[in-house]
Parts: sequence; structure tokens; C-alpha cells
Amino acid sequence: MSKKSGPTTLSEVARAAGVGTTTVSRVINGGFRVHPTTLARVKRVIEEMGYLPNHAARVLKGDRTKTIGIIVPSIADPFFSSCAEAAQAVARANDSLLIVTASHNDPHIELENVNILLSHRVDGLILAPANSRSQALREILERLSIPVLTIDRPISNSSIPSVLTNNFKGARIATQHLIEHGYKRIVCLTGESTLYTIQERMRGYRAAMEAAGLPEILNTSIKDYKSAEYAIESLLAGAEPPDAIFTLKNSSTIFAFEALQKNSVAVPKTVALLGFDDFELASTLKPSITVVQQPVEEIGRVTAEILFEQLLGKDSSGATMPSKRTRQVMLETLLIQRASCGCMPAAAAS
Amino acid sequence: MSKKSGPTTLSEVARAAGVGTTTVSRVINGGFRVHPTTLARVKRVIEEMGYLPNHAARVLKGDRTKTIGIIVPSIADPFFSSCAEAAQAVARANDSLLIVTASHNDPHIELENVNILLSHRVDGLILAPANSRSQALREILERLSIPVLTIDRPISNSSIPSVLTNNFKGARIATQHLIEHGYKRIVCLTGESTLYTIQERMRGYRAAMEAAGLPEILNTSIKDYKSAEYAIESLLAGAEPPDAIFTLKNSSTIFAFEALQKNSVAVPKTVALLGFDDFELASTLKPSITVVQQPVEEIGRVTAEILFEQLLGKDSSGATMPSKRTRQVMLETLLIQRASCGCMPAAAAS
DNA sequence: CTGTTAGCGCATTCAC
DNA sequence: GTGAATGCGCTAACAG
Repeated sequence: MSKKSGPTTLSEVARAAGVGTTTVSRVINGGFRVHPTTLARVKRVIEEMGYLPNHAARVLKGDRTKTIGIIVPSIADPFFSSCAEAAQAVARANDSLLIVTASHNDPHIELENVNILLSHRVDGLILAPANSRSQALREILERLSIPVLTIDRPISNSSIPSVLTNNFKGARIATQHLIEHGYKRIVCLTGESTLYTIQERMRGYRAAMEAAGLPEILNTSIKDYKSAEYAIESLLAGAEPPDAIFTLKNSSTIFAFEALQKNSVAVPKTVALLGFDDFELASTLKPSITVVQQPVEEIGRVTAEILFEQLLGKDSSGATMPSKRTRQVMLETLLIQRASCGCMPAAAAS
Repeated sequence: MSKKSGPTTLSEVARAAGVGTTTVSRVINGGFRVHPTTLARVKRVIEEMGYLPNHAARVLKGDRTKTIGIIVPSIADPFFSSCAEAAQAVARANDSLLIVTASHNDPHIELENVNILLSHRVDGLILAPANSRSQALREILERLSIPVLTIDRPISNSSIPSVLTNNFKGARIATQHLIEHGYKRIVCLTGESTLYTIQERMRGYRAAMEAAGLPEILNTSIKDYKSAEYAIESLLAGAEPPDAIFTLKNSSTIFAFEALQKNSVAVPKTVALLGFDDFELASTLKPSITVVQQPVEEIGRVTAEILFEQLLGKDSSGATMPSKRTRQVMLETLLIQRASCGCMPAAAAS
């Protein structure tokens, strides 16, 4: 038991090693300008006492905190946790700690998290805004003196850079693919149509349908399995039942798949299915599900990389390097053709 | 642009509001013992200047950091990210921030993360040790003066409390279930047999098989789809092919399912399948997969709750409350009976 | 109710 | 090569 209480401090180490605090400081910062003998001794004492520098004290000295923050809707969401993992890898490579918090898409919690992270004096901030159109959030973020990047969703009317999936194009290509298969009545099941990403995907669907002169059939009611089942049964019982379904998010895809399965609808024979966003067992299901795949890890990685570029660019001068910094990065999707759309007819038993 | 540089400080607020620093400090800490008029004015100034307390300075004063750390193998792993999410909710409720880091099951990275979190002076630490038997880690953790809890895996020979799934019992019950179905040649596909959890599950399988006088058939070679396919094809081609497969982890379950599917093996008719650990589409697959379900969120929640109990118990006295603190929490599993084991024969087409 | 002051642990001048 | 002194932003005594 040490006399005081908590963790060992630098000056305790200094005293124990019979040197000044400066020397210890030098040792833990690389050991330059320290006599080899002294260095070894101090290192040994540090080891023995289990000394670890107090991060707070370093931060207080005014330098960078070597900490960045990311706010995502949920830690448990595979999309965002993969983004976060990729971002964390970049942070590690830049000798920084990534702090992940969850907003649950609630602007109130989101703001709370922003403030917590700012209190921790993060060097930079990444977030997936709960509401792309919130001008309140926009103002707050634009006032910040640290680099801020948006991920997955932009902030309207702002100069805040963002890294996005090209949702519009991905959805358009997917819809076109369905059209090329010859489907005429292609229903779009959105689910949660307030999100930016979903709206972009809707635009993509509309653009493709309009270009092909086909009727746009949208259903925004999908919220859970029950609503999906109801929607699909209604559509199938209608006068002009759909011959293909395009779902705009993972959960909708799965709900639709289950509803189709429950009603013994042959996929893709009677109704084809194509979903936006890939998921782990999409290729294992029978039939395997054709999807629009997002470059998940890349999103997280690229975002973090840009953030650190900005951090390094700023250097000592407070100038934010008014250079040709990218304001928007659009990452392309990939259409993964599996059986549910009608490709691979051999495997498409159901 | 303010004169200096970075964020507003408390004393700047004090000056702007024409009060002392103490008053501002009181205001941001609840506003007690402050005249209502003053309170309102200071609050307004804080708002106007966008002041946020510097967390580092507070930490330096020596109080709690209101920060806890958790080290998991991967942020992107559904099991651990759900744990983390649950733990974060508890942390939030206790006005604390949870910092999540990933060890990738590498003891080296794990130790690095421990040190980073200790540098940040977390109030408590939760971790899923990469190696349960590491005595080096045990010594380090036992030396710590903050509460430490282990999650999912214990630390051997230590008094460090842990919150675990009852892997042994879960596996035993699952195996018994298979036995009750009448299967005689039940193969156990482990995958990655060095982990504590897997070994416990193996023990459970063995215990049940031994009690039933059935032959224990273990295969620890499953690492990816290829190895699973090879293993299963070999087993099926053997003299005494299995009539049931018990997989000890998620990926093994899925690989086995795919291999079975690929070989057109009727499940459960020809070979039954039961997996340890539930996964999102287990009930959607055909046949739906019977699994041993772990109380994922509960694990994260309970762990964090115990941690905060200890934090609150310690209070001012440095005594770690030598009371009847639980040393080990064992959470029970649930056998989710679906079609792949032979239950629900009607639905078990394949 | 309010202001003054000291000091938390560290990096950093500036001397030696 | 090394050490003594200063101050980062904040809270917690102590006065008033």
C-alpha cells in the first residue's frame, strides 16, 4: 500500500529514482536527451512501480488528447459497429483512442453525446446525424473548432464534409437490374422513410422506374414482421400483384423474405426479391438473396483517414488548411447477384 | 474568434459574467448555494459562450473520472457489441461514459488497451480476457486499485469476479436434448478449442454423452467453411455416420448448416443440427436452427451493474468493502427448440 | 451567497 | 544531461 491513495505519479517515480521530474518526463516520451544509465534506471523504477502517465494531466497541458469520438445510432448495429471497428483501427494506427457512443437516433441523446465528447476534448468528431435536416445541430457543429465529419448521412445546407454511400445510384442500378429481368410490377418496401439514406434509395428506385415507364409502387408501412406480412399479403391478393420486391433496408428484406416464405410464394419465380444492404446469411438462405452491398469497412476507414489528415494538416497554426479538402466522399455500392432476383436460376429452388 | 485559441474556460466565463470562478463552478455543478439572479446570468453567459467544462481538469482534481472501460475481442462481434451496448446503457444511467476497445483476442493488444484505459484513469474495468490462463494478466489486474470484472471468460486462479454464461450446463442440456430425441452418434464440432467458453461447452457435451453411455466424437478442426465441409463429408462417408451434430459456436453452426445443405443432407431427418449461441436468422433458415441461447444483454447489464455497485460501495474510504461481494455470476442459458433438432417435425422440411 | 487561493500531474521553458 | 519552476482548468477549502 502506498501512502497516499491512487495511482503512482510522475514525481513519485522521480523521487524513487533519485532524479528530477523532467528526466522522468523525458523517459516516458521517448528517452531522448537522457543518459543511457539514467534511462535504464528510471525505466526500471517505472516498471516496478507500475507507473502510467495520467492522461488528464497531459491533456490539461493543452496538446492534443489523442482521442477522437464517434456517435452512431447503435453500437450493436452491424453496419455501424463495422464502421466503428474500421475507424478504430485507423485511430490506433494514429496512436489515438476512439470513443464510441450511441445516439439511438435521438437528437437529444445525440447532442448530449456531442457535449460529453467535447468535454473530453476529443481532437475530432465523427457522427451519423439522427436528423440530416436539423439546423440546430448544423450550427453547433459548424461552430466547433475541431474537425467534424459526418458518416452515412450528411447535414443539409452545411459545409461539414461527409462520407456517404451512393444510395441513389445503388438503388437505381438495383431497380434497373430487376427491370432487365423483365419484372414489370416492382414494389418498393421502404421502412422508416424519414432517414436520409432511405430517401435517397427511394429516389433511385423512382428514377429507374420512371425511366422505364413503369408504375412506382411504394409502401412505407413496414415496421416489423407483422406489418410486412400484412403488406405483402395485401399486395399479393390485389388485382395486380407484384412480380418483384425491392426492400430498402436489412430488416425489411428479412421481414419480406419471411412473409414470402410463410405464404409459400416461390422466389424468384412468382415474386423476385432484392434488398439494399448485405447481411451475413443472405447467401445461405434459400434462395440466396441478391443485395446492394455497401462498402461498410471502407466507410469507417476513409472517414477516419480524412479526419486524421485534417488533424495533421492543421499542425501548430490554427489555420484549418483552407486547401482543396474534399467536402463529400461518395462510395459506390456493389450489386451482389444471387438467386432471389432471378439470376442463377438453377439454384433458385423454393 | 476568441483571443487565445481553444475552447472557452471556466475563468473566462467568470470574467464575462463578472463573478468568481467558484460561482461558475457551482453553477455547472447543480447551481446550489448560488443566488437565483446570479445563477440565471451565469447560465446565460455559459450558453452564449458555448462553454463546456474540461473533463481533464476535473479528473486532475482527483475525483472519479465518470468513465469506465471495456475490452472485448471485437466491436463488430454481435455478442460483444450487444454486451457493450447493454453496459453502456448502465453507464449512462450512472452518469458515466463507457469506452470500448478491441483486443482481437491478442494478449499483447489487450494489455496495451488496459494501459490506455488506466492512463485515462477509468473508474472501473470490464474485460473478456484473451487468455483465461494468463498469469501475467492476472497479476496485473489484481494489482489494480480499481474494480475489475471479467466478462464471458474468467481468469484462472484469481479472485477477480466474473459474469459468465453457464456454458457447461447449457451444452449438457443441449446434448441431452439430442439424446432424448434418440440420436446415438452425436458429433461435436468445436472450432477454436483453446477458448474457455468452448472448453466448458466441450465438458458439457462430454458429461452428457458419458452419462448416456454414448461415444464422444469430437472434431476440433473447424476453422472455416472449407474445413467444415471436409469434416462433414468425411463423417458422412465414414463407416458410422453421425445422426446429429452439435456445434459449439456460431460460425461453426453456420458452416455446418451450409455444408449439410450443399450435400443435400436432410436436416433433421438424416442428420440433426443444434448450435450453441443464437443468431439473427436462426429462425428464418429452413429448417430453423435449434440453439442454446445466451442472455447476451443481461451479461453486459449485470456486469456493469456490479461494477457500479462496487464503485458506489467504495465511497470515500479506500476500503474495497470486503463484504459478501459475489465473486462469480453464472447466467443460465435457454434452449430454443426449433426444427433442426427434430422438434416441430411438421416444419422440418429440407 | 460569494471571492481568493492552492494544488491535482504533467510538459516545458530556462538555467545550470 | 539534468533539474527547478511555471501553468494548463478546475474544485474545494477557507475566509468574508
